[in-house]
Amino acid sequence: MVAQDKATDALSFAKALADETRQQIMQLCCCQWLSVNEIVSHLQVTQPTVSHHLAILREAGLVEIRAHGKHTFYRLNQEKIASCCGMLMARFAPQQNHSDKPSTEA
Amino acid sequence: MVAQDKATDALSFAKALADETRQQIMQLCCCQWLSVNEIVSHLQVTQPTVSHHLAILREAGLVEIRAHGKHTFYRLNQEKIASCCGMLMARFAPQQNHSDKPSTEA
DNA sequence: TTGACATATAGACAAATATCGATATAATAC
DNA sequence: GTATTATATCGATATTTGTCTATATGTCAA
Repeated sequence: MVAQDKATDALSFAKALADETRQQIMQLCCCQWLSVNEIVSHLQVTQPTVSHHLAILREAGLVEIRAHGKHTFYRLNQEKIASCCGMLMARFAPQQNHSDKPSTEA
Repeated sequence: MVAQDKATDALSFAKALADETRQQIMQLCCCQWLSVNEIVSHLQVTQPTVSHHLAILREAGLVEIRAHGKHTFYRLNQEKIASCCGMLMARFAPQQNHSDKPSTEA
C-alpha cells in the first residue's frame, strides 16, 4: 500500500465527507455493522445510490467491509476518521504563534 | 449569531474543504495575513475565482477578514479549523467500544 | 473629478457529481 | 438446474460547482 501525500489525503477525505447522504450513512454505521439494505431502509435514496456512496467511502478508507453470505456489511472506520481529522489539524491549525495584524499595517 | 446544528456545521465545513484550490488558499494564509492579490499571485487561477473561493471560506467561518485601504487581507481561522475537526471526531469517531463482528454472524 | 488599482459580483459555460432505472453479478434456497 | 434475494455496475439525466470574462463597487492619488 503506497502512502498518498498529505495534500491528496486531505482532499480525498474532505471530498468523501462533502455530501449529506454520505454523512448520513456515516452516522448510521458509526459503531455498528449494517448491511446495504439496512442502510437503504433508513434513507430516502435508492439502493444503487447507497452503493455508489459506499464505494466512495470505501475508496477513501472511511468504511470497513465484511462479506457474509448474500450480505455485505459496512462499518465506519473510526480510527481512520480520527487520523484524518488529526492530519487536517496539523495541516491547517498548527499550534504556533501568528501575528495579530496584517504585515502591511500602516 | 445563531448556532447551526451539528449536521449543518459538519457538512458546510466538509464542503468548504472539498476543493483543491481552496485548500491551497488555506495553506497560503495559514498563520499570515495575505491580500487577495497576493493569494492570486501564488495560484494558477484568476482573481475572481480566488474571490469566489474566499467567499465560500468566509461563509464557512474558516477565514478572518481585515479591510485596510484598498486591500482586503485574509487569514486562516485556525481556531475554527480546530473546533470543526474536533466536532467531526466527536460525531464520527467517538471513543467507545464497538463490536468486532456483524451482529448477524452465523 | 478623473484615473488607476483592488476586490467583489454577475452571467455564461464546462466539468464534476448525485441520482435514478435497468441490468449484471453473486450467493442462497428450492 | 431455476428462482429469489442482495449488492454492484452501467448509462442517462439533472443539479451543483469551479472557472472564466466582463463589469460593478470602492479606495486612493493627482
